[in-house]
This record gives sequence, C-alpha cells and structure tokens, in this order.
Amino acid sequence: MIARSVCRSEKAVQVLDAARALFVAEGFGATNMDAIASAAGVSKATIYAHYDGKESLFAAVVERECERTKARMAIHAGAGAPVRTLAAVLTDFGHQFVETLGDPEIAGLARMVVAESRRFPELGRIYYDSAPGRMQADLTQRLARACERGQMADTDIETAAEQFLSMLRGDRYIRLLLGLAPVPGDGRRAVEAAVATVMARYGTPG
Amino acid sequence: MIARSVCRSEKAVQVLDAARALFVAEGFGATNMDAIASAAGVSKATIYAHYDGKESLFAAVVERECERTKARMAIHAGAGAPVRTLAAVLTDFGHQFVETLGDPEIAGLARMVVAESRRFPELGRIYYDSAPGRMQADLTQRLARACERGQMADTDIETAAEQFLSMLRGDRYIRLLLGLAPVPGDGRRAVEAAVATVMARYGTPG
DNA sequence: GTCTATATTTCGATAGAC
DNA sequence: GTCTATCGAAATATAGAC
Repeated sequence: MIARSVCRSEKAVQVLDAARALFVAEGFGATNMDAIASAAGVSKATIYAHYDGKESLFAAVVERECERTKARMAIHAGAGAPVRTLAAVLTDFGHQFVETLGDPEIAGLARMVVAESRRFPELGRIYYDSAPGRMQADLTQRLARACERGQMADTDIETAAEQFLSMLRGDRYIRLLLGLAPVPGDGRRAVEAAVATVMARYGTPG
Repeated sequence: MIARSVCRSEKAVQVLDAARALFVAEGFGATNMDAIASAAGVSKATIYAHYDGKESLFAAVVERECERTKARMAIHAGAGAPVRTLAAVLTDFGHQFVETLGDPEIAGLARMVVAESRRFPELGRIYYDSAPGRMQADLTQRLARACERGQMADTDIETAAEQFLSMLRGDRYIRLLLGLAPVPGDGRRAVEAAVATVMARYGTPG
C-alpha cells in the first residue's frame, strides 16, 4: 500500500505543513485560509486546487498527523538481556511513554482533536485508534508475554494495562490538554510510582 | 460573598442558558450570536446590553458552569458506620466520581474548556481548580484521615490520590473527550479494579 | 498549476426608535 | 431595557489571466 503523502505535490505538502502549525496553534475556528496561504508561501487558489475546502484540509492534516503519531509512539523493546524483569519492562515502557506525552507535537495533536471532535466526529475515532488505543494494545501484548513467563499473576491484563497507562498520564495529561504549565520532574516520579503500584498488585512474589 | 448569578436579570440568565447549550454542543467558533439570541428568545441587542461581546459571554458561561460543577462534584461521605474501612471509603468515592464523569453536563464542560483553552488560557486554570484539582485535594484529605487511623501505609498520599483518580478516569475519560460512545458497565468494573489496586499498594495488612 | 483580484456570505457589533 | 434593521469587517471560495 502506498501512502497518500507520496502522491502529494511539493506545494500540497507545504500547505499541509503550514496548516498543521496554524491549526495546532490557533484551532480550527481561529485559523483562516489567508493565513495558511501566507504561511505556506502560496496563494489561496493553490490551496483550493489541492483540497476541497477548509474542513477537508483540516481532515487531511489530522489524518497525516495520526499516521506520524503511530510511528513516533512506537515503544522500543529494551536492548538488555533477552529475558528482563517485569519491573524493568514497565519502567522502560513508562519512561518512553511519558516522554512521548510531553512532546509538543503529540500533545498539540491531542488538544486539537479533542477541540474539534464535535465538528469532526470521525476524526476522534481515527485519533483514538492511532494513539491511545494503540498504546493499550501494545502494552497488553507485552503483559501477555510477561504472563507466559510467570512474571505476573494471571489476571485481567487488559485492566492492568489500562491502569498503568492511566497512572502514567495522571494529572499531567489533563494539564497538558488545558494548556497549563507542566510540573518539572513530575514525569519521572510518576513512572516510578506507577511501576511500584502495578508490581504490588500484579507482580508475582518470585 | 454574593454570587454574581443572583445579580443577573431574567433575560440575562436566559441568554446564559442558551449560550451554554450552544457552546457545549457546537463549540465557540461554530456558534454565532444570532443563534444564541434566537435560542434565548431575545434580540441580539439585548445580549450586548448584558455582555460585552461573544468572548465575554463565553467566559461568563464557563465561569458559571465551573461554579455549578464544584457543587455537583461534591462527594458525600458515606452515611455508614462512623469509622469505615479504607476500601469502603474508596469504593464509595469511586462510584460517585465515575458517575459524575459520565454526566453529560460535566463531560460537556470539560470538552468545551479543553477545546477553547488556547483562546482563553485563564479559563483552563479556572476549570482545573474547580474540577480536577478540587477532586485531588478532596481525596488527599480523606486519605490523610485514613492514614491517621492507621488504615494506610504512611506514604505519599498525594501520589496515591492521583493514581486512584487516574485509574478511575482510565480510558473512559479520553473517550469522553473525543466524543466516542462509552462502554456500558465499564465504570463499575473500573472502580472495583482501582480499589483493589490501591489497597494492594497502600493498604495496611491489618 | 499557480497567481491576482474579486465575488459572496456570514457574523459580530451597533444605531435609533420605543 | 428591548426591539428591528443595518453596517462593516472578515473570511470562504472562485473567476480569469498566464
């Protein structure tokens, strides 16, 4: 399957980049097509030659960002010993996840999609499947493998994954969505605390 | 201190009610003053007689909703025995909290504030202090009392409170913000699981 | 495909009568 | 305070030349 981005001309990509920056910074309603054209270095007519209109352009921006996010959110397995402790797996995963959450591009996309999910309901679903749903699926799979190794009590791993991800998000996620300043150093502390709690509840004594 | 709402005339309240419904349903950008006037049964000029403009009206709506939310989010202590187990306190708190989250008015406010927090940064702070921050403070206080009774290990109760609240929100909260359909029965399950996890980590053996 | 210039609509805000 | 009627700006979208 060929990604649609490859099919886009150079100017079309410039438009998409400029639109992304403005939509993320100002929101859909507060961004106008003149500003996008100006930022992209093209005329408005050129935008309309490539996209059906403002709403269509917005959808294209979100869909491309979701594809990018999938790639950026890929959590890499640690390069340590072939078999690692559950705590090590969770800690590694947690730090990567929290760092990703703090990324302005990732956070900006989340805010933008939440902001406009009333006007574009289908984009909410696309985003959910690309980011939160994907992390949930990824972590659940890792926990399943830990179960097979006897590192976890044989419980509801879906719930365990959701709880761990939720604790990693914590208050930080809400504050991010609201545009409030992050508490420095908060992320690392949250990872350690979340790992400790998951281990206390789901870890095997051995 | 006298609440500002008491000072508002009847028409001003009609406007506020109509504006709330439309802003929540359509967002700030997609709502126009004609629609608000029409829904409120007044003329546009009347709106401008009571509010400085669209942005000012929006701020008034959010501020009033935050005040209402404070009242609706008040979690009532259980009317059971004078001294209750930690698990009972958490379960009671959790069910009330999850039910509140599912309330369309509460959820609608959250979506609306997140959506417009770029344009109105100060409203993000007001909302945070009224709702998530308030719940965090409330629960922390309850945990402090549980500590004094020896029902909890003497650990970081701020973190314990944040973890519990985060697990209660879980995926539900994100789905809510994105306008996705809730999973039925999901809330009750989440409460039980969150209580079990907190007890495993922070509960005293006794 | 791309540009300049313009058409057309929508919408926030106001003037003036009562 | 409230209404009807309207102004004027802003913004989406398009026409027509190159």
